[in-house]
Order: sequence, then C-alpha cells, then structure tokens
Amino acid sequence: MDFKDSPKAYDASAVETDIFRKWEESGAFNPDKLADLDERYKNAEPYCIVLPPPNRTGTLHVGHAKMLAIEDLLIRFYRMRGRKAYWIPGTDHAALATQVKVEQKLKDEGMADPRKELGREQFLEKVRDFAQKSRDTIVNQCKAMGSSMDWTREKYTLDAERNKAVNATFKMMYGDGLIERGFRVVNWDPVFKTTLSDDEVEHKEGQAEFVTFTYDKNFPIQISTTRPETKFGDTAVAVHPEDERYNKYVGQTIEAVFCGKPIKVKIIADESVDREFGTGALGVTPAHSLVDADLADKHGLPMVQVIGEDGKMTAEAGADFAGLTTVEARKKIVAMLEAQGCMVKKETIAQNLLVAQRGGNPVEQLPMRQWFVRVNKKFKLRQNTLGKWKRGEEATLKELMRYAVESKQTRVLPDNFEKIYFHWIDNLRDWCISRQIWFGHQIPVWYKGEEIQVGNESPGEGWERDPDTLDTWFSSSLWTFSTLGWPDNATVDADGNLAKTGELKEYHPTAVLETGYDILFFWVARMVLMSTYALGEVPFRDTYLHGLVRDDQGRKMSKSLGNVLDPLELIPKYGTDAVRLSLVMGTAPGMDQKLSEDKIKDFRNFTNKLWNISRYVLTQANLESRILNPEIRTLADGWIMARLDEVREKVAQLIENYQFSQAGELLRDFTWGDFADWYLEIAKIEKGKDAILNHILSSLLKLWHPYMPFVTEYVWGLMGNGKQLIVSAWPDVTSHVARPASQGEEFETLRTLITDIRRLRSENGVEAAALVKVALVSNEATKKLIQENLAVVKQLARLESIEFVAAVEQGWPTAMSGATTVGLNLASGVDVAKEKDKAEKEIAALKPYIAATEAKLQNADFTGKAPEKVVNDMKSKLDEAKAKLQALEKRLETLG
RNA sequence: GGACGUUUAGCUCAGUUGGUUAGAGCGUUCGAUUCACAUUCGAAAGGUCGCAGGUUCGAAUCCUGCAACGUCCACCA
Repeated sequence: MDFKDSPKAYDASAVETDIFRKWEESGAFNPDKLADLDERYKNAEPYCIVLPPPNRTGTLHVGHAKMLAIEDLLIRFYRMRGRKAYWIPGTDHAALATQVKVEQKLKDEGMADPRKELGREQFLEKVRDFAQKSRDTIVNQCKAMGSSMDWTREKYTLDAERNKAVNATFKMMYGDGLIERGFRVVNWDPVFKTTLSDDEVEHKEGQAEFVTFTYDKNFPIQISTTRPETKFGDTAVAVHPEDERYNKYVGQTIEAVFCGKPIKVKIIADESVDREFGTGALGVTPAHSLVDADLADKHGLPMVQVIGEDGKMTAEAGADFAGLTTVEARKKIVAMLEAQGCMVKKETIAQNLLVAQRGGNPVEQLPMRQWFVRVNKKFKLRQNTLGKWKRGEEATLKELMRYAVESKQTRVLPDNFEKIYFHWIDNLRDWCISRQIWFGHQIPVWYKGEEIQVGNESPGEGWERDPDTLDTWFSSSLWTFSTLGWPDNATVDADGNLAKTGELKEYHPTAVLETGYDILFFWVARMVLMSTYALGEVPFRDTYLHGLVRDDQGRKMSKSLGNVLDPLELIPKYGTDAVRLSLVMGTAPGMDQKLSEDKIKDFRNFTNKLWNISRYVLTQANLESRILNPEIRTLADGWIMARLDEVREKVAQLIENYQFSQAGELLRDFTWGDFADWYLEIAKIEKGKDAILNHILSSLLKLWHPYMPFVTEYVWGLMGNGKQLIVSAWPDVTSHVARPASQGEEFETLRTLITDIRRLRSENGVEAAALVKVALVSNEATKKLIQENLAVVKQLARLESIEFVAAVEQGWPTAMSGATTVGLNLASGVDVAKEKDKAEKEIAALKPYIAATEAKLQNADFTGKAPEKVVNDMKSKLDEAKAKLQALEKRLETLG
C-alpha cells in the first residue's frame, strides 16, 4: 500500500469487520490454537476469565460495553505477555427477568393471561424463541466491541451441560443437609406469582397510615401498625423486658376478638423492641413478616396465615374478610375499629414499601413451603477446603464465604468492597431458591406422598416432579466451574484433595472476575459460596469491580429518561476503539463514571492521531529497517528510547494492578506529547532515523493494542508484519541499546529552552513563521548542549541565529529558562513597562519560595530526617532559583 | 438507624506505600494553517486540594470532628 494515498482520517467502520473476522479465523481467540500461531504459547501458563454472562433479555447496554472493554483489555494484554489466554463466552437465561419480559410482551399484544392460555410448553416455546433472538443480538454486539472470546466454546446457563452441574450441585447439597424444604416466611410477588430472594426485594420510599388501637375493647395494651389487615395473624405482643408499663402482662396469653375474629395473643418480652417507638408494644405477626417470623422462632409462637398467595385475605381472617384484597380489608378494619371505639389515633408516616426489584410490584411476606439453601448449617466437608479445613471437618457455608476473602485467596478490588461483602455475609439469611416460574432449571426433586427423591430421572411409577424452577442465580453461581467441565472433571483423591482434570485443572480458579459492583451480592458472593463448597477452592483469584456508567449529569441511564447511550449506535459513528477508550479512561476502579458523546469524540480524535502518526512514519521511514536494531545517534534518540523503556515497564505494572486509566494516560502522553509533538518534529530535522521510528511505532501499536485493538491491528497489517498483532509479544526490553544515562535530563533542558523561547515570542507578538535572533547567557554545559543540537533548537524555536553572550543587551525582551537567560533581538525593541512588570511578578513569586526553601534546608530536623535525595533535590532547586532571582534583579536594573 | 464512598482548575476526572512551587483531557483566551493529522499545531490564563483541628522536618495524601452529596444494607412494627 502507498501510504501517501491513505485516507487522512481513520475510517474505523471500513476496516473493523474484516479485522475481527481475521482474528477469529486465525484461531487467536482459541487458547488451544495459540501454539499454532506462535511457539511461545507451547506450555504457556493459562490465563482465564469467564464472561459475566449477559442476560438474554434483549440487548447489551453501555455498562456491558464497559465490562467487555476491560475484560478484552486484560485478555489481550496477557495474551501478548505470552499467557494461554482463554475468555469464556456465554449468556444467562435470567429466568424471572426473561419470563417477565416475554409475559409482558404477550400481554401488550392482547393476551390476558399468557401462562394460562398457552400452557407450560407453549409458553416456554415463546420464551425460548425470545431468548434465542436475544442471544444472537448479544453475540453480535460482543463481536462488534472486538471481544476476543473463544466463540467456539460458547456456553449458556440453561444448556444441558449446565443443567448437569446444577442437578449435581443440588443433589450434593441436599445430601449434605444444606438444601432443605421448609415452611417459612418468604417474599412473594403476587403479580408474577413467585417467590423472590431477599436480594430481589427492594424498599421503596412511601407514605402510610399508621394506626394505633387495641384489638378489642378489653385488650389492655395499645399497638400500632401500618398494616392492620395482618393483625388477624397476630399471635403475640412483644414489649421491652424493662418497660414498666407492660411488665405485669408478660407471660400472659390473652384472648381477644379482633374485628370479629377470635385471636390468642401471648405477651412476650424481647430486647429488640424499641420502647420509644409507637406505644412501645409490638403486635407480632409471624406469618407475614420476616422479622416477626424470627421473633416467633425465638419465642415458640404459632403462625397464622391470613393473606394468601393471590394477595387476598384467607379464611383465617374470618368470614367478613376472607376474599378481600389487603387494601379493601385495611379500610374495613379501620372503619370497624373506629366504630368499636378501639381506635386511638391515625397518623401519616414515611414508610418503606417492599417492592420487587424487577417490575416494582408490592411484595407480600407469606409462609410457604419452599426450598432453601441453609447458610448457617454445619456440614461435613467433601474435600480439603481453602487450605484450612480437612475433608470430613465441619463448617458452614457462611464460614467458607468469609474465609475465602479473609484469607485473600480471593482479592477484592477496590478493597473497600471487602467490608461490604463481609457485612452482607453477616446478615445473610437462608436463600430461598425455588421459584414458581417456568423458565429455568426445574427443581430435580420427585414426590410421592411425603416421600422425596432427588435426581433428574423419575424414580418410577407414581412419582411427581416438582413443577418449580431454581432461582437464576443458582445456575450462575456455578459459572466458573460449570463452564469448565464440572462435575465430570473432578474427583476427590485419597488425601481428600480435589483432583481436577482437563479444562477444570487448567483454568480453575480463574484469574479474575470482572464485573459491576451492583451484582456483588447477587452473583460474586454466591459464586464464592458454590465454588468453595463444591470444589473447596475459590472461583477466581481477583475480583475487580467496576463502577456504573451514568449519563453526563450523573443520572442512571434509563429508557424512560431517554438518556441511554447505545454502544451499537456509537460504534459506527466513532469507531469501536474510541468507544472502548471512553469507557476505560478517566475512571478509577469501583467508581461510577459519567459518559457523554463529547468524551467519545475526544477519543475518536486520539485514534485518528495514532492513525496519522502511523501514516507519517510509514511514509517517511523505510519499512525494511523495521527489522534492524534502533541505533542511537543523537540526544533525542537516546531520550525517546529511554522514555519508551520507562513507559513500557510502567504501563505493564499499571495494567497488572488494574489501573487501566492511568496506564492509558501515560501511554497517551508518551504517544502524543513525546513522540508526535517532539520526536517526530525532530526527526524532520535530523534525518536517518528509520529504524528507531519503525521500532517506536511497532512498540506503540503493541502497547495500545489491548486498548485499541482495531486501529493498531490495522496499521500493523499495513506494515507488512507477517504475524498478527494480537498474538505478537509485548514490547521487548530495548535497553541493550547503549546510551548515556544523562540523555533524558539533557533533553528536558533543551525541551524547556525551546518552550521558553516560544513563549517569549508569543508574549512579544512575534509572528509564528518569523525567524528571530536570540542571545543566550548560559553556563558551559548548557552551551555545549545547545551547540551540539543547534539545528534542532533553531528549527523548533524558529530562530535565525543563536549568540552566546555575557549579558543580554538592554532593550531586548528576555526570559529565564532554568539558569539560562534568553534575549530576543527585536527590531521593535521592548515594551519597558511590560518587561518590568513581568520581571517584578516573577521576583515576587520567587522570593517567598527561596525563603521557604532556605528555611527548610536550615532546619536540622528536615536535613536529618528527610531522605538524602529529597534534600539534595531541594538544594539544587534552591540554587537554580537563586540564580534566576539574581538574573531577574539584574534585568530589572538594566531596564531602569 | 448502620456501613461505604465522594468532595482537587469553569466541566469531567487522575493523583497506590506523605517528599520538588499539585496534574491531564475538554472548555476558555491569544496565535498559527499548502509541509502526517483543523479529528491539527504553538502559547497562556485558571486551584487557600469541602471546612476545622491534630500527627509529622514535611499532609491533597495519615488521624479526629463537622458539612454537603451519593450508594448499599436494615426496616419503626
């Protein structure tokens, strides 16, 4: 290709599809084919990331795009570093979310009750269709983002292999007594008619009528509630043990008639009751409040269910109320209490309403027979676990989850999320895993009367399968090992150690789990639970949590606000590389990020800059020289090579520490600020740098590849490099090229001098193109430096000549550059007042600095305690400042 | 109520073991433009690092308190 004819602006959409296809076809995404592409992948150390499987509920949003950008960055970085990189793709069936979506769609299309009208199989057919379409969209989106996952090994949380893992886990946990069927209070969504886990329920701020009353005329204690309709189910009134108002009643069981329904209420004492709140007496409703259910457990209270699964009052509420909705019942009760004279007062208070996270429907708490994972139950470990427990020893699931993080076998980044994780574990209740929806893994349990059998196959005649399905997080929580061939790839050896084979052995524990902090509990914690339980090891070494992507005003992106940025609309407009950069740069781990189109535009500009840098190098430097070792001939050569070494090292360190933004900024400064703005300009003056130019361009492409895979691979291909960039090695150490150590510093002196002369010109209105004469007062070392690089200084500062003098002539504008005084020979002369003002200002800034620095250096505490380097640096800074001050004062004198 | 964050230039944000006179991008102002790139180049202005104390030779950085904003958890029944 003739680069002179290449387009001035990088056209991402013209090249991206083709580049992606070549990567995919080459086998670079497939860890087992890497060795065919490059020798160094033979026996390479594996590096594995599982993709947090996106829900098959539609399309990916910009949050997913951020996740893909970060994970692809890591995978590409480690692949180039010679690791056998495996990124496992897959999607999540997202049981409830997907079913809700399809059900809603069918309702919108006019079906009154889709589940009833279609029946289980036909309904599921509709859901599967939708899920399949979502999957196709998601895969295309992932590819558009440049994700280098091994697409030949795509997984699905609801496919046969995952089902096998789910059933195996269920069976093991059932056998260990960790999964149990129980009649307990659960969160019930009356709209979608299913249970929900505690994490799927949210508290929404609202207002409620708070009524204070007695159950009947004779009842001696007043209680308060916002939900009088539940009071048919009260079996106790709890008071604080030290509350003198109620002491005398404690222990009694009082029979009362509440709105026509006889109830038996025991007066109990419990520390948890707040004496200051309401009347200080709490009506306990074990069947309809998780908190009350705990109290009931503690005090041995019976449970009376008065609200049914349809959200309506049951027969237990008495004939007058049975069949009413809770709201109807509430109104009727309030009226009845008032009529009976039992009502003490009615207030409006701020109260949080329980609502479903998905859908936002009010959630009822009801006692139901459901399946639970018991997190506080001691069980016998199946294998040696986390290096702490031996096979056969006892522990609880909570203990495993806690120890995995406490012992740093899984690192949580940023580490403040550790505290949040521990807090969640401490407050964790048993996990209700059965759902009354159809889309998901059916619970592998069979019933015959009261008999129960666990397994996938029917135990025989007369056995019926549980119609319920498992919480979607049950299958997601196995994701790190269900995708690697578990349970087939694991046995426990004679010593109690887990013996892994195949992919499980190679890749588990995975390297890092990268995801948004919003699913720390839902998913990350549950993966730790399952992996430590089933394998006795952590699921991943690092947990890296990224922040949420918000709009430019910091609001959550949502369809209703209309502030959603769709990655698939942005990619054709700005290019994938720009979109990726905008999601990785200017952010810190765990911090939310504001994203605007302007920001993406800025990074589009940068991809174009890199394109033009490449174009220039490729038109100027003889390509054949790219195989030669760069030869250092000038100061600038030594400087840029030293900078490259420094940057290469630092970037790798930063990426290893998940500091992508900082690494990227460093790279950008080097690419744009050092290489393009300085070195390339110098290369126009000092010719014959073909090998260095090619070397640095190649290095830049490699260093940028994890961030900007497309433009870098494209240019790499144009250079005629045989091997694809994606599998080429991270830049080699270049320090074999001899160079004096001082070159970096000396170059900085020159760079500062040139900038200072440019400023002087600008301040004095010298035309940009005009050549001027300067006089320099300088020490010998600097003088030598300038003389050796005369052409560069003259060209970059636009100078006609440089003269070294003892003193700058009166009447010339001057500036200080380090210890060097620069005088500009202007025909127009100098504006004396302006020059004086400038000098005075500089002096005014310098004097307090010198005073403060001198004081510091005279302080024995400082010189004694501070490291020598700090003291020496300060000394030389002081000397420089003093010389500058002296020159400025002299200057002021000559100005009169 | 509990916990965890955030507060640094007009805006968006870096600043990892405390160490030069605190940085970047965008925006603004001034100037340039046949020569890789106007998706560009040169230059400038702009900050008492939320407030108040403390530790230290030295604090944006560590400690204490306060304020504002945000998030999560709990739910007072």
